[in-house]
Amino acid sequence: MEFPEIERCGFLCVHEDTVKQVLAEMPGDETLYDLAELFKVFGDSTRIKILYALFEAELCVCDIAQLLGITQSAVSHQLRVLKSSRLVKARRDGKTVFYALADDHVRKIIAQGMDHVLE
Amino acid sequence: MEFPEIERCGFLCVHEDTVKQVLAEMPGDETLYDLAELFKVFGDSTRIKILYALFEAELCVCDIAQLLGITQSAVSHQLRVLKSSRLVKARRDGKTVFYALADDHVRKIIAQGMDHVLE
DNA sequence: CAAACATCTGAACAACTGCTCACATGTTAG
DNA sequence: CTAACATGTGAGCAGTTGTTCAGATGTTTG
Repeated sequence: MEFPEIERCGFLCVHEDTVKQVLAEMPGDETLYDLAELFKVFGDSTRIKILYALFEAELCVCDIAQLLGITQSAVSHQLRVLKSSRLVKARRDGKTVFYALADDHVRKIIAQGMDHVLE
Repeated sequence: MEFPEIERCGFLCVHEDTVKQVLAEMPGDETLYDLAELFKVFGDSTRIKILYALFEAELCVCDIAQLLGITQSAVSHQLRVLKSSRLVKARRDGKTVFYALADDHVRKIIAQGMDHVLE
């Protein structure tokens, strides 16, 4: 990110140095965009429920649909989103496709969020 | 959440016990909704940038706007969202309002997300 | 009080999201 | 191969979201 050229308001509230430091340590726009995209994936009740359902065990699409009381199609659409964000992984066994959490990050991120919600 | 009554697909992929356990340990719908709402707040580039800008120091609205190169109005709207989710806190000093991260949860949640993005 | 300044807010609009529906794909059993 | 089943996918639609614009609120100074 480039340092802004104009000061419309009279002063930089803290020290200009601090502000420059903030800018220096701020990740690039692309990274911040990716980060927002990641959280966006967690930002939907249906997807959160799916992830929670997979906390204990891997499940097939149909079971998730029943578990959450939503359409199989809706689940499939959301699993696609979750998979492309590498939050879940798929394993095919015959006609059935089993989904599971991709790694422990998912658990940790959700746990941190839950801490805030329950606080 | 109530246990689903009908099985459209022939079997519960793992053990029925496991599925029941998942349901038993799954937080209530309200909690899951709140959790999704929280992540939704993180799921926007502008808000993520604002939070990151506040990582090092408290800043006033005008400075944030300059720092990120966006309208003061847009910043104000987003700060409102961040504040009502208790992610930032405000402190008034004369005409100026300083914003800062509400607590360490915010840092931790973002850090966890960043881990996943950079992985 | 009036003027200047920083911030907040409501309305309106364009862009995006998640669901449903219909159908496509892929796999197994007969 | 065909039928049955589990899952995947594209189009369309209703609801939501973030921005801009104009103006309101609140604070300090003179």
